[in-house]
Amino acid sequence: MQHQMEIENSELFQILSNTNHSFFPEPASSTMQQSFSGSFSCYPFEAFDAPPHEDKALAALRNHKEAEKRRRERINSHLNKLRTLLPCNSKTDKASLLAKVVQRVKELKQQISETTESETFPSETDEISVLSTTGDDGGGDGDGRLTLKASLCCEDRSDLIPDLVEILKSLHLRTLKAEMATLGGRTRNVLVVTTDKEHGVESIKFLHNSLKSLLEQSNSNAISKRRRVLGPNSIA
Amino acid sequence: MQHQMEIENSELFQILSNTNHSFFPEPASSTMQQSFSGSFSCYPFEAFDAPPHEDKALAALRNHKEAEKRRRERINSHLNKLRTLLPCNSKTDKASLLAKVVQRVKELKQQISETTESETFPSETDEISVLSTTGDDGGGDGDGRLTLKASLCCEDRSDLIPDLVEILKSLHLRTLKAEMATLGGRTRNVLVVTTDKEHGVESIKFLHNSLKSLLEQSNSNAISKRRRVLGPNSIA
DNA sequence: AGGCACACGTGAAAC
DNA sequence: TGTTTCACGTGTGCC
Repeated sequence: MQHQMEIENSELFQILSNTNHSFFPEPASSTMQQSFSGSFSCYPFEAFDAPPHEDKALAALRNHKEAEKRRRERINSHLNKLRTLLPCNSKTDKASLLAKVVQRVKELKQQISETTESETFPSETDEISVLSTTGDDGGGDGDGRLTLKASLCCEDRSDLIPDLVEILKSLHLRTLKAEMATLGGRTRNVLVVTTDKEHGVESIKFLHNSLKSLLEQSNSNAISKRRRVLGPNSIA
Repeated sequence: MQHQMEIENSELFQILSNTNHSFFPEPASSTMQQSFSGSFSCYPFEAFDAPPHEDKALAALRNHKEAEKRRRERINSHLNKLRTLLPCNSKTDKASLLAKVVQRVKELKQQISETTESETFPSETDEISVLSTTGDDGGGDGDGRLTLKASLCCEDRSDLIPDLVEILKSLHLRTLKAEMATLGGRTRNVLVVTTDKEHGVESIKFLHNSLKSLLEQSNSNAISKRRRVLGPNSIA
């Protein structure tokens, strides 16, 4: 703690020299919140010998002050840009804003991965799966909605697609992604959907049942009725 | 500016009272960067009458100091959380970090909308379109890759899908989304793909030509050869 | 009053 | 070397 005397001298020096007023012609209308305007005629150190290159030190201090102001403005401008990108007004706290940003980035990344990382290979067996891909690690935001990934693998019967669309519409499911691949006469459809605000969990069972009956209808009409096996991913 | 005298008095008061050292038993090893430890025996105002409830004011000051520290820690913790969510190490600047966050949020939102907001209605005419959906307004990040939205509308011939997949694979295009809808015996496929790091712009033409030959092959084999019109969106 | 949030200027450390 | 970034304590305005 040998530098405390330096600090003390520096602060006292600024008080004595009345920096902003006497030396630097800064705009007088600026927000000078911490400047001094009173006179110090009673101060005992009024006339003191000028240290060598004290103006250098003052200039450096002024540069430092302005650079710091620029840095603050840069950070705040980015913060304001973030305010426009998020559902939030301009009066939200800096900390709350950053919390919202963290949550939003997590949500977006999860949604991207849900709509992207589905590898679709039609298998030899008929399969239905409805998986709830809940973000389990960090967020726990839980705004009522749920993201489901439904997979349907069966004979290549493209006329089933309209029925599938009807199912989604009747369950009020919004389709984030619909992927379809055919291989050797078989097809796999992967649907990534978000549920309604309220009926999140029930949608899983309903969707699964609807897909099941769709698959049965498909097989009853299909030309080849060889394979009719439910895969291991299916939910009872 | 009638409050400047108050500020001056306040600061002088702290200098005189030597706050952190005399009154508050804070841990001596803490980072007391702006405290004073020198003696002020030469100061003319050494003995002054104690203001009423000055300890209250000092306690308030201490509360203020600690609250501000808590606020800083809250903000910095969110900032560090963001550091883990982005491709950046822990030594990136606060401002640069926020700039990256802004850019990333924009990218993610754009990617989401690209893979989501495609409305797929099969039309009566055969159509090919390959559109480059470049984020034109703010970012200009341009890391070489390009996001294309390819649309193919033709007779419902689901056996064309494998050829389509082959085309994408040969052009090194990564599929972000593949959407397919059928209506009245016709189908429309919308593919959202990202190009390779290098061959971004050429992929547009190549993809368009490949889809064109695919469509011609489809029509030459199709049962009904009624419609064979290229839509207005087609390139070259 | 009193808590909360912000901007400011400044010392210190890194490069 | 000076430039840049950070944490800190503080003044001030707004509930």
